[in-house]
Amino acid sequence: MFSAENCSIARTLQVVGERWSLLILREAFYGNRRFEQFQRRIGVARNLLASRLTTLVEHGILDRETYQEPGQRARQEYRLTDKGRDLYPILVALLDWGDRHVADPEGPAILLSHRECGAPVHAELRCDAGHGHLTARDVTGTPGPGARLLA
Amino acid sequence: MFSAENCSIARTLQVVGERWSLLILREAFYGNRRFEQFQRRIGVARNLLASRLTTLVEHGILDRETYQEPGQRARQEYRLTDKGRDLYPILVALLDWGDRHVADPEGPAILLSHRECGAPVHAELRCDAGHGHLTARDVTGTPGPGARLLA
DNA sequence: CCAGCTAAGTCCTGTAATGAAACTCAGCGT
DNA sequence: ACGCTGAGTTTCATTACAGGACTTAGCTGG
Repeated sequence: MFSAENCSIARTLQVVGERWSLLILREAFYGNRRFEQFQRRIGVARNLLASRLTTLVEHGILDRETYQEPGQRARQEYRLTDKGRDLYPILVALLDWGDRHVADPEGPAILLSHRECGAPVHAELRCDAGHGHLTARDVTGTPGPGARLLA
Repeated sequence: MFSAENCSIARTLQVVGERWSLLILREAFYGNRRFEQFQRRIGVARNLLASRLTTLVEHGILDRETYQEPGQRARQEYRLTDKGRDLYPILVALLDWGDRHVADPEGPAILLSHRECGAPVHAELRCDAGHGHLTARDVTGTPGPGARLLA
C-alpha cells in the first residue's frame, strides 16, 4: 500500500487513485448516473464497477439514490456529492495535460467552456495574491503544521 | 485496459495513472532524483519502482541522466522534463482536494507558496475571459474536433 | 590486490487485483 | 406464466503487486 506519510496527495489517491475510479467520476461529471451507463461507456468489468461505486459511496463522493421512471420499478442511481464535485479540478488538470501532450491528431474530444461567457476553461495555478499562470518552478513547498519528519 | 474512447483524461491516466506513478512524480517535484531516494521515501517495492521509472522515461516525463559525485562512480538519476513538469497542476489539484476533504487533524503536511510573493498557491478553474473560482457547475463540455460518437 | 560497501537494479515466489463470462434477482409488460 | 431488463454477484483464469534475496560495477580501506 501507499505510505501515506501524512501527504494529502497520497491520501487523495487512496480514495480516487484505484484503477477506473477517475474514469467513473469523469462519466459522473458528464451527467451519467446509472450502472449500465457507466459500464457501457467505460467498458469496465461489472464486478469492478460495482466494487468501485461502493467504495466511492463509502467515501462520500457519490450518493446512492433511488429513482423510479414511470412504468418501471424503482432503481438506484449514483450522484456526485459536493465532496465529489470538488474533484473536478483534478479531472480538468488531467484533461489539460492530455490535450497538450498526448492529444489525438484530430484535436481534443471535448472542450470545456464557462457556462456564463462561453470562454474555454482550464485548471490554472494561482497564488492568493492574484498572480496566475504559475508553473512548478514558480512554486515552493514548505512544511506545514501536519508535517512529520522521515526516519 | 482503459477504453480510451479518445478521451484525454483516459490517455493521461494511461501514462501516469498506474499505481505509484503520481507518488514518484510528487517526489520528483520535491527535488528527489535518485532510485534510493524514491524507494526510501515512498516505500514502493524496488522492482515496481524500476518498472515505473522506465515507463515514465519512455513517455518522456523523466529523463535518465548520468551524474558523478566526486570519489564515486557514475550513476543514473531521473529528472523531470518539461512535459513532466506540466503535470504539476494535477498534483496540486490532488493536494488541494486532500487538504480540504481528507486532511490530517494536525493540518496540511506541506504548504505551497508563490516563490516571488509568498502567497499560498492553489489549482483554480478559470476561463480565458478571466472569470475565476469556477466550479463544476459553472463549466459545460461540448464535443470538440476529435469527438467520436459512442455506439 | 582482495574483501567489503553502496547504489541501482533484477529475479523469484506467494498473494492480491483484475477481466470476462455466466449466473442471480426482482419486478414489469404481455 | 414467461421472458425482458437493470443491477448487480459468482467463478475462475490471468495479470499485477509486494517483499525478500540476489546481482553488478566500481570505489576504498586494509
